[in-house]
Amino acid sequence: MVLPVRPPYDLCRTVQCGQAFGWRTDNTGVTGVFAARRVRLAQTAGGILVEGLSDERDLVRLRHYLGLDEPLEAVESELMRDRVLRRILPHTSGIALLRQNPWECLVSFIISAFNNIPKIELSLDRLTRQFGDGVAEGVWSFPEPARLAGARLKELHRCALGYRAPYVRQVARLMASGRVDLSAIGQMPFHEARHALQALPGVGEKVADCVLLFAYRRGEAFPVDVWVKRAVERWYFHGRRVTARQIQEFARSQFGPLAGYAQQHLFYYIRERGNGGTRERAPARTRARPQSGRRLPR
DNA sequence: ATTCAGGTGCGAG
DNA sequence: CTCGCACCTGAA
Repeated sequence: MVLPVRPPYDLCRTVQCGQAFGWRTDNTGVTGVFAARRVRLAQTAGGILVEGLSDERDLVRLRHYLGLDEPLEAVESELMRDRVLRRILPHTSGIALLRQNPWECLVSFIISAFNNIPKIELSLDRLTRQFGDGVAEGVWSFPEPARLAGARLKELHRCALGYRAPYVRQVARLMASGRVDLSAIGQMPFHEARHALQALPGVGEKVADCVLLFAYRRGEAFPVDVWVKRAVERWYFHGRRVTARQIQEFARSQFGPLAGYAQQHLFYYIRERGNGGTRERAPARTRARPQSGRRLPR
């Protein structure tokens, strides 16, 4: 089965740019679990080749999840008006925003706090095997809130969650008891939803923004992690240290509803380049100035 | 052995 | 309200 795509959509970049932890890539494509199936995806000239999914409804869901209908060309042409992104985009073009399951996304990013990517993947994998339902040979669904709510802390610690274990269980209990409703949060206005998410244990500004962006697809969200902070300081603030608050304000005024896309390109680029931690210059040879770039329209 | 990693919750000024 | 600090734990 093939799902049609329009350029500049890039499957590998989309699933590798850090918004989801469940996909594994190799030479031939990406594999992961979707709709309780082990699926394999590969991007070809004709579109996204899908193996492992037969139900038409699941294919529609996959299409939706992958963001295949986004007007990426228009988005990127807007982003090209920014002096920094104009240099970066040739290396990052095609990143789409996924529409992940909010619960899985929330747990994933609670676990991501002060952690590293291999261990985040390890924890999520163990969590899924320990508490998810075996839906096929070697395939587990992501555990439901009720399942994690009833877990022993000791069991959770076996997933190498460390000090995040109680956060995960507390959040699971809030969901399982109905005290918090993620779909209701998804209906709220941006700042209200953000506030509701931040009220959860283990969820601060950054994790809340990740859920808003990667699950609810709120384009205004601009998650500021250490990498994005570094990128923005280096390329938009002449290398000066600024607070996360200042970065948020900058992103909102500079990118408006496309802030989330901008974040993805900055994040992907500074990490892809490797040693983003050192004093490497701006992409290519121009140095961006905060005031000189034209603002993107709201 | 020591260090580092996609933040958050706390207490103190 | 801003600022500094501790923090589970696997991997290099």
